[in-house]
Amino acid sequence: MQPKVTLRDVAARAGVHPATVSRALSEDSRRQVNADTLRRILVAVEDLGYEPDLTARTLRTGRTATVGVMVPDLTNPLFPPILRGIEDALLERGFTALIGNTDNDLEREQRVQRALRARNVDGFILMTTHRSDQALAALVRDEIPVVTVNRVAGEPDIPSVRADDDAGIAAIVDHLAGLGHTRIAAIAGPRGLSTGRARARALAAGLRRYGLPPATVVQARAFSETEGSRCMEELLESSDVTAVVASNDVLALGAMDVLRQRGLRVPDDLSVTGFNDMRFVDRLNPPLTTVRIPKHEMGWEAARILLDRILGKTTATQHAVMPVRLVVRGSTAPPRS
Amino acid sequence: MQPKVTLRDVAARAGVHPATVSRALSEDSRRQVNADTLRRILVAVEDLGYEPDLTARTLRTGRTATVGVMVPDLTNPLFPPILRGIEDALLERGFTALIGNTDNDLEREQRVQRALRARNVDGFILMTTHRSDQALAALVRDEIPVVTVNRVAGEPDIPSVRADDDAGIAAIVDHLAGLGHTRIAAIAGPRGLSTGRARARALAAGLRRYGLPPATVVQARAFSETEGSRCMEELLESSDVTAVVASNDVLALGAMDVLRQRGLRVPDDLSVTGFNDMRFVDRLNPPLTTVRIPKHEMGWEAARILLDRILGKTTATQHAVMPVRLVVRGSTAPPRS
DNA sequence: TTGTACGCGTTATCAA
DNA sequence: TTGATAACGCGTACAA
Repeated sequence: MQPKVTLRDVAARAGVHPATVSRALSEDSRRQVNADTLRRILVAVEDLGYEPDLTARTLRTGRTATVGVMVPDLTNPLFPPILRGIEDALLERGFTALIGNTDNDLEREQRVQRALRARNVDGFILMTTHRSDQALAALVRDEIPVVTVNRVAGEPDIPSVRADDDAGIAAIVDHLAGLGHTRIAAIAGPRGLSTGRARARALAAGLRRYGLPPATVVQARAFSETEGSRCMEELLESSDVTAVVASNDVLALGAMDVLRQRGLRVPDDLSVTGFNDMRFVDRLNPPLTTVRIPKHEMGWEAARILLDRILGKTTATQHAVMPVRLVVRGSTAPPRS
Repeated sequence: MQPKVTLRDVAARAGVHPATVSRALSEDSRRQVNADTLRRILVAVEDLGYEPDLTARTLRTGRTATVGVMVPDLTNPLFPPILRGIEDALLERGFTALIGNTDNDLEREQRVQRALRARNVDGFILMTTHRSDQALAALVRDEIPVVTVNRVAGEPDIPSVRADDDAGIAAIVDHLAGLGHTRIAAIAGPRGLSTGRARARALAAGLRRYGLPPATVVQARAFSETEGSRCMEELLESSDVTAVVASNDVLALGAMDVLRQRGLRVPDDLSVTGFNDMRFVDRLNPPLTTVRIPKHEMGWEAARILLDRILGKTTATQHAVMPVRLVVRGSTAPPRS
């Protein structure tokens, strides 16, 4: 590794004191420095290819310009677009993301959080909030800025970004009711996760609005394909419905697997809907009717809110509810009479 | 934020000098410290809940226990499983990954690399090596450890991890030839990327082995669906083939889009193959015949090689070629006579 | 407007 | 075996 160019080197070349260089390079204090020396310094910086050492700066300021992002599982296609949104917003302001997967495992979640905190991240974006969350509590206690995405924390005063689940579910109900479905079942998300609960409640409300009987609800233990399959099997045994509303796309995939195995056709025998509009669900067999959530924008918004807090631009607790849109594809159709 | 517990606090409580605490806590120098004082120190650490500050350690040692990972685009399903492999290997040794998306854009790639280097990452894992790569060259020049994944650099002395492209393509040729295909076309990857070239060459070799005519090859400009579509359209105009070998799954998806639009059926009218076995391609319409590469293991292996270098366990340049497996699904069938 | 001096928390070197 | 001291690169009160 080349001997690193430091503030001192720049100072020497520009013929000034290191402190002056430091001032010249900081947005706030730049106006304190003479226009002429400023120019000399910038030239020296350019010549030497100086890059400030963020580690040293951190030690001095306590800021790392780095945020920790905790995500359940990167291989779930829901999350990468959100992460891109986060990264894009951060990069604009010179920040970077440290990403940690938790696998929805408490022990791993703690390990990851410690690893990130030891690196002095300036704040956290959590996509993994369980409803009662020790990891979150620890952050709040230590007054580390936090924003949750797609998971509302139990504590109301934690900033959050989420999709408009109610509107999305309502749109699904409108769609299914409009097609003539009356016996509708649901595969709900895990109890512990707020997304699951919110969507289940919205469904109940929607059905009531149409005067339809309450949905048969089966509870998934995780947002996984195997759980989707298990729930679908349970549904097939216990009830006789014409449409299944899955709490997310992955669950819908699992459900459709089972239907295919049983020789039931979607949407002829049964309509199925998802939620999130993950990449490639438009290419499934059949293409999935689902609700699109603005993933990139959600990540962007979360990062923006977090940055506002970190940079002290606001102390208000912001909650963002992002608009959604029903995307009708081939997995829904009128029920067979 | 609570006043942070430092080495000094521990030293004071244990009644020793900070330097002694430092020694007691470092694996290497622990044996230099008296068993009794060691015990006192560990108790103090426990009582105070001391966690070493990695930033300060970095300033002193130059090590961050953090590696930079540059990936073209996280939303491409090929990459998340590789990242998981990387993260799992890193976490075991207390390392963390800083991930940056480059969008295959040179300017952004430089911005990201600067952001990561300013944070003193100990090494890089690159999934974005173009064949002549300035970004890579800069790292090599500065003697920063680098490992490339899925992209072999021009420089032979850069450690790399890649899938066995030759074996994968050979398996595809065997499969197609076995089905009776003789007129085979290829959608090749971008010229600039080694993956594209290697797979194109392997295909040529495979066809020769069977005494088949060389493939009509159309070159994609990127590994994107739109490029896959464009190439497929070009193929349909210029030649009359019964099978199309796409250089990766995403290109295959784009190709199948076009075929569907034109009313051509896969595999009845045309067989299509992909490469990588991305998540969910088994659920497409039709399910894609492709080559599975061990993504998690590739990430794991890359991190292991990088850590060996960073920790000075070896100076040998390691190249890992990972085994692949043909996965036959519904997108391939015998040609219509 | 610029220079001086100090400290952020840690580790490495040297002396005791 | 332990303590003292300096240094890593930077930012910032304070003095000039």
